[in-house]
Amino acid sequence: MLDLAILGLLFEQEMHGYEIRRRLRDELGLFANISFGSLYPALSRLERSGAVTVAASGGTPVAPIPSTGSLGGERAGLRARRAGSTLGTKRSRKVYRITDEGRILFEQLLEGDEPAGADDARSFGLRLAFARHLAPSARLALLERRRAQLTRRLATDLARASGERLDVYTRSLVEHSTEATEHDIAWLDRLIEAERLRQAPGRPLDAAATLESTDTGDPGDPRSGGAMTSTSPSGAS
Amino acid sequence: MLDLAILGLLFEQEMHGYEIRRRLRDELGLFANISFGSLYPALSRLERSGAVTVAASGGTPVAPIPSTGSLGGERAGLRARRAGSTLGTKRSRKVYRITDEGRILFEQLLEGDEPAGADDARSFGLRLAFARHLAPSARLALLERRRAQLTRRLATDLARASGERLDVYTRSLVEHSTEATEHDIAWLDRLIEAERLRQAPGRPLDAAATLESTDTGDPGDPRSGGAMTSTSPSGAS
DNA sequence: AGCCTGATACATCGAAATGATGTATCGTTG
DNA sequence: CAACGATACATCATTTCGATGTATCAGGCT
Repeated sequence: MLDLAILGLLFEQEMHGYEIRRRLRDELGLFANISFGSLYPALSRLERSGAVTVAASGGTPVAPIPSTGSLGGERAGLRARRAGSTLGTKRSRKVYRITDEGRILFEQLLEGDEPAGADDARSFGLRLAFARHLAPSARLALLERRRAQLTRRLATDLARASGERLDVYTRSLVEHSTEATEHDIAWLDRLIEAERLRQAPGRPLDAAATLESTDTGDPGDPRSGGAMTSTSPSGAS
Repeated sequence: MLDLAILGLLFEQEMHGYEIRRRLRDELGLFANISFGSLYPALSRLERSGAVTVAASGGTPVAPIPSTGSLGGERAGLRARRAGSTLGTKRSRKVYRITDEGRILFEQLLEGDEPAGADDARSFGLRLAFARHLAPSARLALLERRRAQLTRRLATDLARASGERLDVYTRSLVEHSTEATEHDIAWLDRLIEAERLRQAPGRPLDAAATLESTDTGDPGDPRSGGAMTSTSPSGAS
């Protein structure tokens, strides 16, 4: 999950860890303040697997002395500055760059299913934020998949809620969640519509012709009636 | 987080691990299918700390709970019936019961702040689901706290979004998130209003008199204008 | 009768994420 | 010029997750 986000940012341009964190917060909005304990291990993981490379900056072109205990890595920068030359000492920082292998991985992750596990909303939001890197058909598939997921949730939620006696607060929570899910589905419908138009331009009034333009291997379009009253995990804010 | 949910269920009646999981899924709606890898360690934790005790079953007359049809579980009854004689061997399952200490812990957790960490929505939803166990003033404080939190998010989100050039998809995501947050705030306002009325009954039209009835130590009522257009993590489904 | 599936029930594993804390450098401000 | 906050990397214990493993038993199918 995090890997996808990191690769997505590095896809555009190289940057160092701290800035990745900043962008995740300020730009994507997902991952409000990702922890360093998640970020750095993730970067190490990606480096080990060859998806990114470190082009460490700092005054000196790295080669950073692994020998010593080296708790605070990068004394190198300090040493270089102290050694005299005024060049851009900054503070040594590792600049990460995506590799070709990493680009392939990125597209795999972006297209991949990642079934509705724990926090599906974030996972979908992340993919949508990078949707511009997807092929039109894959983009449409992403939206449809999400829609089906929400519809499914609405259905199971409906199975509960109705019939169970809940106290006032839980009831309200459940109803609000349902509304939120319905709202989400409506939004998705608008996105899907816009996407269809974008992919079939020119003839906005020819209904029959649209059939061949969408080659997407999506299942039989689960667009059926959602219903009301149910519960759902997220969106319960 | 999970501890609170478990204690909340056990507060009502004792039950075994598997049923806790089932109720978390079917009743609360939060924690869609909590993992056993979370549940059992959490139960062990709570037992070690003395918040719950195990009244291990294994055929012995485990408090019947006859009322529920109880789809799952309760082979015990069947088994015992079949064996005619007592001590159904059943399949051993541990029945957890909350202790007095556990009840205190529950109320502490329920009232506690748990700052807007990773997934604030779930945390709030969980507390709301158990809001009936809270004192009226604490209940109101919970709602106000949540409202302030969402308002804050709306504000910081606004700082971005406007001014940044985002691609179509990210833009849409951001706008939808903002709408969702506004929707949530409106919902909270309704809840708060209802709560105020519930706590100050009798004189629904006397405006000046309501001041003294709410002793809540809440801060200066952060009810100010929210705004539009921003991004936020959750709700981006 | 025998077998297989699926639900119930508890347990443990490795991988991941989190929050906290630590170390270090730099720029700004009072 | 010293305190402070932002930048930057790193590691820690704890939690959670997903997967997998072990059992028991009911009910369906052949």
